[in-house]
Amino acid sequence: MLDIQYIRQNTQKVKDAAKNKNRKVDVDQILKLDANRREIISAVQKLREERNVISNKRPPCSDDIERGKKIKNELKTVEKNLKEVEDEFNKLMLYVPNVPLDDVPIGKDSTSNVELKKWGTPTEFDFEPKDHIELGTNLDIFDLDRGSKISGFRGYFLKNQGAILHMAMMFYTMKKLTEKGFTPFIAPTVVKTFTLFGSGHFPWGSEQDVYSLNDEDSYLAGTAEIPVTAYHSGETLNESDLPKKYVGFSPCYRREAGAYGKDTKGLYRVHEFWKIEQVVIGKNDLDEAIQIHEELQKNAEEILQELNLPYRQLLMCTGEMGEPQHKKYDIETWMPSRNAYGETHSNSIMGEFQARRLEIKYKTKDNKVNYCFTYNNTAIASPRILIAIIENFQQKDGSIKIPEVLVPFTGFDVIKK
RNA sequence: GGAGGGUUGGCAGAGUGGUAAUGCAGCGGCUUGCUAAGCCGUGACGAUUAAAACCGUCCGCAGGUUCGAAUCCUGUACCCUCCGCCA
Repeated sequence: MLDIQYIRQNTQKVKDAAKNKNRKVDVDQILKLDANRREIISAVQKLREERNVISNKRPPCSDDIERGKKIKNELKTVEKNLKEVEDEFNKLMLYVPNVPLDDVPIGKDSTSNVELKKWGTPTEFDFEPKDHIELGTNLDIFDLDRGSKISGFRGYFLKNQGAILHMAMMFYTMKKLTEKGFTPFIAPTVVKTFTLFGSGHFPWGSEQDVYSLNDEDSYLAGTAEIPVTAYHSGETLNESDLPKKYVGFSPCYRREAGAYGKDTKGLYRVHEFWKIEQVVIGKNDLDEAIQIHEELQKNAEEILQELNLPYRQLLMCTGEMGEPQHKKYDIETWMPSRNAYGETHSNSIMGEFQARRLEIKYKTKDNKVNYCFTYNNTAIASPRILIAIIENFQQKDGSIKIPEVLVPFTGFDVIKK
């Protein structure tokens, strides 16, 4: 959510932001409703003031009671009118996307993303490499056929050392970030609707991507960003306690409704996976925002470097950004079977966009109240990251070498038949 | 699943139809020659504004009754206690 005052003062910027993010927003209509809304508010306030004056005279005389009855009726009409205008206004406000920072490249699609960095080099093999499906199936570390038999399209079982490797990844990552001062969370994934509006996943027509439970107000979260960011919703924090650095583990559920026919094979795009997410709640400060964003980036890269996986860092263009984001980096990790880098991490500055929707505020040192900034970045998401591990570390004999840092957690250093 | 109790500012806690007590904490100021204390001020949001004051709203949330609602009525969310079931 943007500040209506900001929209009034930076109308063109907001219009450009929507256009560059490929969104249609009628900003002029919002401003019209806003003017209308404020006019009605004044009228309502005047009537209420008069009512208060009368009702504070005690006991009321019969003239007062008559006038009171009239005010009551007038208020009923005007307040109804106000509610209609405000409902419409609030609805439109939910569709205004956040404004990209100045260094974000403008562009419609992935061709406008900027590659900022490459680490490592794409793995070269002196034999014909296999894809993770063949490798994993041969080693019996996951089972896709029975996965879809039981769970449906995109279903899978992780099995044997595959299951252990997955858990090892998770625990290694959780431990690493906790040692960096992040507070570890295991977050709920059954969440109320307000959290999805709060994080900015709703509206925009994205409701179809989220699993809805029969219970009307419950959804399955697609990322721990949703519950963990909402953790402090409705609260006023102290500046001295900021930034709050959280690392949340959770299962993630995604309908992938818009992705039929895309990445249909293997473990790349699945309905149900596990992710460890870095979430930071900081103060309202753009300089600090850049610094925290880079820090979250460094944490993710460190993990990939310790796993020895080749990756690249992208600065995402406006058209590839989500609505709530000021600025976004993606990390793509080398996946030999795709002969390309595949997205494994996503790192965003949300500014006060989510905090406004979730009412996360803080008291500054001079006792003023301000909205927080929020951030999130993947730490690790599995099983997608397993594709990179399995394919990059495959050996000629079809076995898979386990990255050294994971061995203390797996208890084995190679997966073979 | 059933029964009962509760939700008031950062925290504690009064208030059963007529302007929401009080205490503690935090912040700001004043005062004082004795381990420190005392005194004064200070809620959030909105509208207006150059900024403010005045004003309006806020007693979990949403409606309703009333000239007037924290208080009465209806619905609903969450918390607590007990019973039942249960990994």
